[in-house]
Amino acid sequence: MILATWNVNSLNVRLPHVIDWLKSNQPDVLAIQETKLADAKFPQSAFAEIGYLVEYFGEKTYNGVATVSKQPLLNVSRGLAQQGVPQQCRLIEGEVNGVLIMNVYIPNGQEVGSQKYDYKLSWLDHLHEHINDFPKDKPICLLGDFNIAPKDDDVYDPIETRGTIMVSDVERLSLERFRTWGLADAFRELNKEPKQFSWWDYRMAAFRRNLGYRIDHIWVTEPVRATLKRAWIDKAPRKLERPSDHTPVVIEF
DNA sequence: ATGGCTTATTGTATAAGA
Repeated sequence: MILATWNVNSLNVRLPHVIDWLKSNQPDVLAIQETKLADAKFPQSAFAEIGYLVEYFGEKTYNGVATVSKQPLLNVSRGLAQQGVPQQCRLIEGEVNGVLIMNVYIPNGQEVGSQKYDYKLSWLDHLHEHINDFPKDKPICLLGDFNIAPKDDDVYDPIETRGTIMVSDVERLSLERFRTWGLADAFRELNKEPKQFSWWDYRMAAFRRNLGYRIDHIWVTEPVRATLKRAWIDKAPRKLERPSDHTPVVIEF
């Protein structure tokens, strides 16, 4: 199976890039984040025309996730239960070929110590509780925009960015709980070299200067990890005209 | 220096992203 994740930063704007990428790469599954589209406006037919099915969970302006697949996504579930907090469209999951595909758009958090930062940590707590409900020997792929660079090797300058959003110790410790539970960072299983990024700021010519972060991930349980064949970051879409600031991360197993 | 782009909005400045 080939699985990919890509934060497209508006599916409305990026639809041609996404369709071209699917046609060229033919993944079994593509998890999309930041569609920024209400479900009523989702361009389902564009995917159907190239032989793909898609399940989505979106809202106007912000957030929104969609899972594109060749085979139907089964037992689809949308959203993450959070008491007393309005739902944001950040999770859609379902099974393909017996593999649970958990597509997440983890909150950005804006700034360490802010209300949005607290929301990010709370959302991670709920996600951890959610994944705890599953057996660890089940094939699971938790993939999406995690908005956390797990290690210093995953950021362009660990000194300059130390303690800031996506890099702070508290965020990293929260993420490490998923590893402790039984998920492996599939990209890092097969690629040890530092400074392999999935996101570059639009500003400061960050892509040209490779001032990036590796914040888009595919974390997998042992049955998937044991059969991993390849894992890579496809930087080609980031070089297109009017690109998303994120680029696809892909695994084959 | 918290900017620098990009996207979306009952827009024409503001919010948010990361």
